[in-house]
Amino acid sequence: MPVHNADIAAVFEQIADLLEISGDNPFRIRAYRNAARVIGGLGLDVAAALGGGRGVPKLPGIGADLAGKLREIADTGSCKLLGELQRRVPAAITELLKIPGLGPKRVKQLHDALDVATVNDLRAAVREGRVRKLKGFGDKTEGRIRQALAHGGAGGGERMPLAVAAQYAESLAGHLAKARGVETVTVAGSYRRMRETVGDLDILVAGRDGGAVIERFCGYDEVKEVLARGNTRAAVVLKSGLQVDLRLVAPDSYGAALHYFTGSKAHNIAVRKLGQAKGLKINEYGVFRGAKRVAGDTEESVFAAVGLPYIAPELREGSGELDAGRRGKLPELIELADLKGDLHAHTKASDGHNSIREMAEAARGRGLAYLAITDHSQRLKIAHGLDSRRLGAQLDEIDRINEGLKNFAILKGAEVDILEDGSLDLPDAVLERLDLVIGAVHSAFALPRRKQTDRVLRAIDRRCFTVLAHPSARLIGAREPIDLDMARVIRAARARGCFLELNAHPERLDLNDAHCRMAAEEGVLIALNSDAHSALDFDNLRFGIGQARRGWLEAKDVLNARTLAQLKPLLARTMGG
DNA sequence: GCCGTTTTCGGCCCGACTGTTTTCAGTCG
Repeated sequence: MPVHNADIAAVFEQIADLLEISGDNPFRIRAYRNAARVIGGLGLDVAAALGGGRGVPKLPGIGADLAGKLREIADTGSCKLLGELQRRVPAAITELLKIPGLGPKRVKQLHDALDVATVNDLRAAVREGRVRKLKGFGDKTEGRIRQALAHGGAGGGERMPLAVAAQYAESLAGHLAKARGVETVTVAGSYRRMRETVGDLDILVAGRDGGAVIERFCGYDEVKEVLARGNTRAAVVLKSGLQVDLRLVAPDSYGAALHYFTGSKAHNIAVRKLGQAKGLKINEYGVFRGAKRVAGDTEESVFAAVGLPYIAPELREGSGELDAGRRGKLPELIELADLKGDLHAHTKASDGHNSIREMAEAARGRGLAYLAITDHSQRLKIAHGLDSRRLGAQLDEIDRINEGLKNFAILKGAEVDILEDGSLDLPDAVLERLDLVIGAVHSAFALPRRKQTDRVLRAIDRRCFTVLAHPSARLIGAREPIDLDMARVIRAARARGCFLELNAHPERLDLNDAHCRMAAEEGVLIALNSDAHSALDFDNLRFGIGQARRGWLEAKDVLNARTLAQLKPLLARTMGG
């Protein structure tokens, strides 16, 4: 069984949980959690990188000891420390940490005093009224646990796709903006960092009448339950199940608060450490030297206080952005307005909802100058995929429509299935008539790594191949990514002069951020495409831009940030057979 | 367990809210 970054991260997380319940040194626990985050967010496949007997690459927060454990997990899939901890503490007990209100101390107490080791044990203890008798527990705490258990065991914890959360966030922010004394409302947190999913919403309000804002927040129509309610903070659960935290600050603390609540945790800790080294204390109210407030009106002032330029929210993950900032090496991130065209869209010929002309006009309405029509190929029966004859007819139609278009070009393409053996789902004769061939995996998702990678590489090898669409084939929250050696795919793409897609559909956002960064570092251009199935879907490009920025992409890294004139020679290498 | 433009040892981010407390621990973000 190959060991991937996610497996290694899971072992480190498990160790951290068990150490925490054992009451171990909190900083040691933090080191394991930090390592899990670093490994989990890494583009490079660690186990594969160690394969050739090479040393563990130097990673932030991973010293000699953790590097040793990294190698051990890569080799064996687990590590001795985890085994020892599991003999001391029942492994299932970490499930209890997911219950809101239960942390390591209380879980340990439940275990030591009541012999509770599983969610079912806890259920029984609650039913028999034993929990409320424990020191430090009470009727309310037991009631909260009972309620959490009734709501389907451990924690709600499901993350929501960014695009879904955006609908709740934008209407709630609009609602709050109407409260008395409000100056600014910003949705901060992972939402502002444009993470592909969010666990909750953090809304920051700058204003002068806290009571009115908290009142309006807790009284919002969509609120199902108020979890906490103070003078400067409140938390609710919406009917959709989404948790929303509200924070209130005075307008002159707005910059410091916005920085603080945008996070991530790792980024904040790193910034505060920098501040500490300069004798500064940084919190959500400002930057302080002793009792004197020296910055905090704006985010820029907070960064400046610790000697950094402004760092865009999408970069604030504690993955090298502080270092890059200090050295003046921050990327000039791509923006929506940089896109000149879109290279992946469907029409009602396959599974889209609009005609070629309607799609082109919608794209032009967004300020784009070109659009590739890329309907599905014949194998995808469910999507009414096109065979050679139907595709040929579509190409003739595109020629006719193009003749009547001013300042806009429709490119001829197809989203061709990469079959299980790596061959393409349409014959060369018709593919050679296209401006670009987008290849995609839509079947045999479960192939083992070697076979899956060879399959994709074989497709990329074809001269006519242009763009690898949604390379991991994942659907966020619904389908795991295929097991692909992305480093090999990226190297092959570079060698063949073809491109990888960042599919902007909110369920895909594929490539992910780490792989975008990896591709750009290797010099492989990214095609940032909507995969629009209707004229409305071009709206999704903004989520793709968010992901691209998280992947440190600049306009120069993106294929369709080029004008049509610049694009054509890049496609020509693969065009026309 | 990590790390070093004060440090190879002694630090390690900071504050709000809740519940069970007579002054604070635990949890959360």
